[in-house]
Amino acid sequence: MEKMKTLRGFRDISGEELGKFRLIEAVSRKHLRLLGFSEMDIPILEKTELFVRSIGDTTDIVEKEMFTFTDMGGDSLTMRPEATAGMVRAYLQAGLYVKERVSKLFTIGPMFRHEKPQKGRFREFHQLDVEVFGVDDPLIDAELLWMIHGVLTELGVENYTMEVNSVGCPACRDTFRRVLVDYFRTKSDLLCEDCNRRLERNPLRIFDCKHGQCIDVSRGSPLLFDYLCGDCKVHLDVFLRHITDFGVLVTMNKRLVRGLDYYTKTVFEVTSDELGAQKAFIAGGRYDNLVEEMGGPKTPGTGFAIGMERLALLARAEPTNIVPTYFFAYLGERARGYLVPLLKAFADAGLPLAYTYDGRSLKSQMRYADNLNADFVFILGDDEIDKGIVVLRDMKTKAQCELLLEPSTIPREALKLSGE
RNA sequence: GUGGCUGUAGCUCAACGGUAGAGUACCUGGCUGUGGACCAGGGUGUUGCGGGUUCGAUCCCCGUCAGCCACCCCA
Repeated sequence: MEKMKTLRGFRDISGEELGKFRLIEAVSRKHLRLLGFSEMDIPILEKTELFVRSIGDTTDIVEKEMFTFTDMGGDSLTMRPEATAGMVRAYLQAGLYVKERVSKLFTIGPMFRHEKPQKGRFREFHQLDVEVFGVDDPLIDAELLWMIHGVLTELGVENYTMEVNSVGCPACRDTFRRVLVDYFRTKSDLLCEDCNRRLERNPLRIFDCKHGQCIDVSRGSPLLFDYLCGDCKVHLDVFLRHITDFGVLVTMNKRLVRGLDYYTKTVFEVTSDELGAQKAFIAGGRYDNLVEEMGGPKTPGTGFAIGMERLALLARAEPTNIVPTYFFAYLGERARGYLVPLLKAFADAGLPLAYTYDGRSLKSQMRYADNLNADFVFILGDDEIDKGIVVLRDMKTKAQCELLLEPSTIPREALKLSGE
C-alpha cells in the first residue's frame, strides 16, 4: 500500500511551530480580554452562498480558490476561506444586535483556500480573527491597531510596517472609480494584460500590480484619497488622530486596497520584509455595509485577521516552561512496582513524570532522560529499596540526595528541593 | 491556474549508466547501577510513485504526486 500523505498544501503542525501558535494565541487572548472581546467558535463548513454574498462573486477567492462541494442533500457547501462571513452570520443568528449595543468577538481556527502553496501560504492555514459590530467611531479602528501593536511587541516581532488607508464608502468609491477608469483607459497600452483585465473588473487593484510599467502608470494616477466624501474624510482624519493618541506608528499608503469587496473606509495591512512575496501577515478594515447586505439591520463593523503561520515565522518570543520535569529510572521488577504509585502521586501533585516502558540499562535510561531534557531523575533499584530510600539526581548540578521511599510524599519533597 | 528549481536514511546531503554512501541523529557496548565528552560497533532505505530506454537506471526519457520559489491572488 502506498504511504498515506497529507493533501497538497495541508500539513501536520507540531513541535516548535505549534508552540509558537499556542504562544500567539495566549498573548492575543490576554490582550483581547483586556479590551472586552469574547471568543466564539463557528463552523468550518457553511453554505457556499454565505461566502459568495459577503466576499463578492468576482473576487479571486470566490472565483477559483474555494473548497466547494455538493453534499448528499444537494446543497452547495464550502470550507470557509476566511472568518468574517461566518462571524457576521453567527452575529445575526444569535440576534446579538438586539442583545448588546456593541459586540466584540474573536475566533481562532483553520481556513481553506485552494491556492498553489508557497512560502507562508497553505491550503489549510490558521487565522485569529477579530470582529467588532456596532461601532461607527474610528476610535475602535485605532484601538484595534493599538492592540495589534501590543501583541506584536509582546511576541518580540520587530521589523514590521503598519500601512493604513481609506477605501471610502460606496458613494465616493463609485465616483472615484469612474475617474480612475478614465485615467487608465488613456494609458491602457502601457498596462500589462492583467491590469487591462483589472481595468474592466476591479480598477482599484491596478495599484497592487508589481510590473514596473504599471507601477509607473499608477504613480501618476488620481487617488481615492482626494475623492473621499465629507463623511469618509472626517472618519479618516479622526482615525489618524486617535492612532497618534495611542502612540502607534503607521504609514499612510494611499494606494493600499483590499481583495475583498466588503471593505469600506478604514483598511490596513501589517507587513514584514522577512516573509517573501506574501509579506502581509495581518490585514483588516472596516465593513459598514456587510451586516445589512447579509440581511441584518444596518450595523457598522470592523476587524482584522492574523495569519498564524506567517506570524509564527516572525515571533521571536519563546514559550517558557517553568515546571521542572522529572524522570523515573528504575532497575528491576521490584523497582518497577513503584512506577504506578509514583505516577499517581505525581499526577495528584500536577507534575509530569517521564519514564521508559522497558526499563533498560541505567545508562540507557539516563541517556533517555537527558534527551528529554529532564531536570531531575529518580533512581530506584534493589539497593535503594532495601534502604527504604530513592535517589534524586539534579541533572544540571549532578548533585544527588536521598528521599524517603514513600510515593505519596515524594512529589512534594522533590518540588521542595528543586525550588532551591 | 502559469513558470522555474528540487525529490536518496529521522535530518542535511553524496554516489561516471555498473552491488546505495557520508555527516548527524538514533541504538548497543566500553562503564555488569549514573546523562552530555570520548572510543568501538550497529544502516535504520520501496532512491516519492508509475511506465519507458538499456544486459543493467538513484543517474537518461515520459507521466504523475509532492516540496520550494516566483506570478495571479492573499493571512
